Amino acid sequence: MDKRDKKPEQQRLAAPTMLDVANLAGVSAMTVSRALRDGESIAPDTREKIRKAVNKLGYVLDQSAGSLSSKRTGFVAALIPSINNSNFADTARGLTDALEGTGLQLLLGYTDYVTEQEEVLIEAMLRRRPEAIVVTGGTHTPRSRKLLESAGIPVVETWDMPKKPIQHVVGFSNSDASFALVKHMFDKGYRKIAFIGGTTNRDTRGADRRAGYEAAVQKLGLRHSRIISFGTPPITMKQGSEAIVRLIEQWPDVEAAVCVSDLSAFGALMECHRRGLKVPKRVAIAGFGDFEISGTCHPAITTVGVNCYDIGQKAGELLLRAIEGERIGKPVPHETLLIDYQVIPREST
Amino acid sequence: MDKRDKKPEQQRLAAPTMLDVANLAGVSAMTVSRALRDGESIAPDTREKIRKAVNKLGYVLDQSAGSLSSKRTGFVAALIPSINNSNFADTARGLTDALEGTGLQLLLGYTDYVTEQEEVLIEAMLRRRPEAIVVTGGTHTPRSRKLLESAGIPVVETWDMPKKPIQHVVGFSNSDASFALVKHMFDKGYRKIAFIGGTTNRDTRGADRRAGYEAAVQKLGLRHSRIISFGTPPITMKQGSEAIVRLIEQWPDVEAAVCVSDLSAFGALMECHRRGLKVPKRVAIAGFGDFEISGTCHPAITTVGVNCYDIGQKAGELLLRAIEGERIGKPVPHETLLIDYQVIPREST
DNA sequence: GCATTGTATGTTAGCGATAACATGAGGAAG
DNA sequence: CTTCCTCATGTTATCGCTAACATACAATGC
Repeated sequence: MDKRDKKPEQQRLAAPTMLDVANLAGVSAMTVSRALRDGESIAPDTREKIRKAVNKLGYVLDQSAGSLSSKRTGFVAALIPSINNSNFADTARGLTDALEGTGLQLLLGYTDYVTEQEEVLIEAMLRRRPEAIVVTGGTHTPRSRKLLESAGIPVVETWDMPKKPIQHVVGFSNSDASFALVKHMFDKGYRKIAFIGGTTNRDTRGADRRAGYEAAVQKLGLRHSRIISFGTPPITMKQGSEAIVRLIEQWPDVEAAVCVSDLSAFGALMECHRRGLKVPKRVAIAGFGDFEISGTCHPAITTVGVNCYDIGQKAGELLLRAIEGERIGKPVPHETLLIDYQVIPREST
Repeated sequence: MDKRDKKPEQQRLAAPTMLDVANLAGVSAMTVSRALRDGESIAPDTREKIRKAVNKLGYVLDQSAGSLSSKRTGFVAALIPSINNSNFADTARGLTDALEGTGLQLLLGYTDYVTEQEEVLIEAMLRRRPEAIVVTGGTHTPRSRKLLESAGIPVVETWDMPKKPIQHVVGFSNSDASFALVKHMFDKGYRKIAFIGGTTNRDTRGADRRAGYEAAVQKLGLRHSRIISFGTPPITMKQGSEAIVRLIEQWPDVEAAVCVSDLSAFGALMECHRRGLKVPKRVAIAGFGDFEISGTCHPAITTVGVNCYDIGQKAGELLLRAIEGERIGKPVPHETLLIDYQVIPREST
């Protein structure tokens, strides 16, 4: 109760600078700067004096000033489509873990699945001079692409296999994965297989999955495509529910539905419950992404599991190497890392 | 094919600066600076010359240098527990929308429900000098609190009703909301009501919900608390499944289970399906948060709906006013905004 | 025709940190 | 007891931009 020292007037006026700390500790600003970093040679008692001064003033380093001088901003930008998707959350976690202890911080932006929004975010991020940038997908506006190409920093595209990569890629072919899922259904004996997805190509990974379905229809000699497009991607559970109803109305003989994601698959499954349609007897249902929900629900949903965490972690490791390479003037060659996925058969098919 | 001009040597060496643009456009750097901002008086043809020079060089403004000079960093920090939770995602969306068009960008960090991680993030964010900061919850480490108090920027605590707010608050009482849910069950005739939650108080909102349950047990004169603690918060669907099994083993006479979140409620519901236990006949189940899943699944889950988007949007508006207030030297008084919630009765109770 | 205003632009001086280059005091080596 | 080296610290000069003030020139008013 008696030791709280108060500085009513000076406290609020301006944040203390390194010079204030230096004056209080009786050293130069440079010494403070050194003391605040690790591994610099500072006498123990000087370090202690500085620590005390920092605490007393409540000093927090101004990194924007530091970056200007040192040319290192200490952050990596990552753009993901949505902050409410466990797949991308896992990727973000992998990235964070890879960056742990390197002094680099991850700053997230979300694009809402809109490439124009991505462009805005890319530019906003680049203005802050990230040391590297991770984007989701391989589809960008021309300007986004140009910005990324000329940013002079490592760029990693994830979750996709772009035909013309900008630099590095850590991903997989959504089309191939979708093909594999349809093949799995085919092998189980299903022939009248439909696809449920969104109405536009806004979600480019969703569009690729549809393409994989269509390729499979062709290659496996299935009669014809049965595609229900419903809702703006990413489509919701509710839209999955409505889509399955439409599907069954339109093609009553349908035997199986492959959904663009687990969420819509779940919606479809619950709608079947509600209407007393047995899954998989009346209609089989498969999803994509191996969200927690598809393993927990009843019946559990067949899906494609992707190693999302790995995408983030490998992207992180890759960009760390790339940043280091740029720093020592030995740029690393562009890499494309393939991430594995597998069809996870469950009760719904 | 013939117009791609290339500058092999000069391009990569160093990012162009404003001075490079100025030289190319034949004006001073200050004029470029003005032209790149809006609403500054610049002759149309000068502006055009500058635009061309910017495009030619692929110039991107260096905001860290600009911030240093102008004392405005143009971003707001928001810390949320998880990037894979639709409640917080909605809040983030509300924030983003409120900031739209103000020139402020939202930078997200996630704490993983760990206050120590929050502390690390708060300091990392403050080093970048955000113009305001939004945190989730009212529980922080002492150092976090100190950092926030002395940061000299508007601070908004959300999703909670802290006893001792730092500055502004936009939230609600999780405890009261949980109480209301139990009361609703009571009114429906349930008497042997249990609570399913995580094992620690890591998720402070979860802990508050449990406190609300216990308060209700007392106040409504229910026989005694039946609490199943299982898993580290935030508990998963699967943990909800296991918890309901334990609950029924431990108190076979239980009539209803209130779960700490919709996810665990859903897990519990699916486990009941699997075991042939009728919901709500054998046991009623309620969740919290009104996630999409609880409205879609069958039977749909009774829950508490919170206006998450509003939390973000109101927090955003509040901090905009606060930032403006600080700028003109007329700090706004600290506000506490109550966000509404309501019990949403569905098929599961 | 001259003072007055306004518009477009230029000049100068930092913002707060750090890189790079001093410097000074001890200690080891000869 | 020099010489040389090392360690701890200080000094100076930026980093790239913008605030604040200065200036030039044209249009306006009397």
